[in-house]
Amino acid sequence: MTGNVRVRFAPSPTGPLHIGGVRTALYNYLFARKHGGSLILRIEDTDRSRLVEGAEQYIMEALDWCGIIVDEGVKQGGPYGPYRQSERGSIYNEYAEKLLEAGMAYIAFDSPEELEILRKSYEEKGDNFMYNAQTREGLKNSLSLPADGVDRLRAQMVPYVIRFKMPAGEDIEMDDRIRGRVVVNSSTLDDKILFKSDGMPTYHLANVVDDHLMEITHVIRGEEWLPSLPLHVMLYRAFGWDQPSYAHLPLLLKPMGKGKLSKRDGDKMGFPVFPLYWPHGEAARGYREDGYFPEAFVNMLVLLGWNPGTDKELFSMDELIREFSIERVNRSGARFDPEKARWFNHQYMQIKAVGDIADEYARMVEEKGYSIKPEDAARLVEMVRERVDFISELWYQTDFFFEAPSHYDEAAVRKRWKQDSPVMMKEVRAVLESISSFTPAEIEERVKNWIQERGYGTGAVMNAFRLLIVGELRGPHLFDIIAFIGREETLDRIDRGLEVLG
RNA sequence: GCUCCGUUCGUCUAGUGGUUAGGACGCAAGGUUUUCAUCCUUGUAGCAGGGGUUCGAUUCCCCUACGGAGUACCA
Repeated sequence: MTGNVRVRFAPSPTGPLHIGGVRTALYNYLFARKHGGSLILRIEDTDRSRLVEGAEQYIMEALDWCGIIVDEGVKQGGPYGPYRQSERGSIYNEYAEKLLEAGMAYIAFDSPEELEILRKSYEEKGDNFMYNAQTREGLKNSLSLPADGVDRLRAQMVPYVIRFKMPAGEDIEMDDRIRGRVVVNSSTLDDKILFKSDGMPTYHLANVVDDHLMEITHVIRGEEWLPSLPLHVMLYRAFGWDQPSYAHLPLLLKPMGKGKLSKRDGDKMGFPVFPLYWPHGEAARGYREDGYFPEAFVNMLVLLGWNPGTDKELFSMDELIREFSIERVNRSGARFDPEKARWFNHQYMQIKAVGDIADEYARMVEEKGYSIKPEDAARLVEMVRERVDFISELWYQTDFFFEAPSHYDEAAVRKRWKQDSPVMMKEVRAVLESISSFTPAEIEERVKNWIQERGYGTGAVMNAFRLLIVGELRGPHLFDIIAFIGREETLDRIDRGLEVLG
């Protein structure tokens, strides 16, 4: 890569950022870092009617949570600001004017209602209405109207838009880093609106102007933009600018059925489609609040549409930066698989530093009304982390360390509490009392020796014993449990169990 | 409808003009284990269809089917 790589993530603050958007941001970030370039966050808020309170903040917080570092943007500033399109109004005006002067754009007075009627009538004929070289002469615009007519309408403050004058019959050739060469004939395109009657530019104009002004070298965006790439290429040509390199990413599809991933799928199948919880309006759950580690979330996401060509599946952000390449991004859409997302979290549950998990675990324990020392929290986490996918599941794996059984699982009692169990438990109690050093290894040795001496079945002893300590047949190694809760508590639980179960 | 993009196990994917088409998730069966999990082993299942090109196509080309996106004074 030569020159200074500059990429941008340009979301519209119309709601919470979808995980597809997060992936786009991630690929941009990885590409920028890989090539020593910069990531710019530009807020595309030219549609004032769709603005949603809190969305911009959400976007920044989500990127932050994922570990995607923005170099220039609303929050961090930079030499190419402002980074909010709503604050760049005069800039777009100037460039629209240039196009007008050069005769590459024109003014159109047709109202949305008039166009709607036109579309309907075409549709009835089984046709498709397009505002283009074929139809523009018969419509209300500065190309068809006499000059004084245009001036009069403007003087009367009749609302108007500025449209791009798309030439006809021209093959537009484009290069995409992922899809290769794409050719589209300009006759299939229409005269897109560049400037709306409310004085705001549309995406197309603002996007091209900003990418140029901000010296964006690579545009990495979703596939939904591929159909408008010809327009953007034509705009660059109209302005006489060099165009950036383009890469259109495949879409994220729903786990089952047709279509792209939507919030509904998540609600229906019980998984989030957003990185963070969204509290406004119709609330939506998020990966962060659902207990996913950001590392796992990012790891899961990056592999939806990209892979390094090896069997390696677990990557730190640094490794991703090193190994990422836009050329290895797939061309086809990827179905999102919530099961695999869980699996990734399980993997990170095993490889993360104990301390990181223990801190959160300790908070959870305290919320349950118990106090725990940091080293004990770490000890318990080590003991049971392999059994869970999420930190939130840790409590169910350790509750019996804090609470003696309040009842004994019926099925387990039926299965494991036999005629001879009381005798065995009284004997094991005595063995425990005689142990000088109450450590897991010491307890295990003494108990197992005793089992052997008496010729008991290991299963018969251990399951009955577990029943008295845990109340159910679950949990990590029993000797680890009783060593942790201590001799006194262990003997108490045995006594209580014997009392209840007889 | 029209334009564009795409199509390897159920899912994410690797891969090559000649391979036993590889891995992961899931699922299944064994094994380890004092329970439940974890873990380990094995298994399961795929080149959308039809034409070409070729000595030979999953791989290259065309067509069809299917999927996706776009077709707004939304981005």
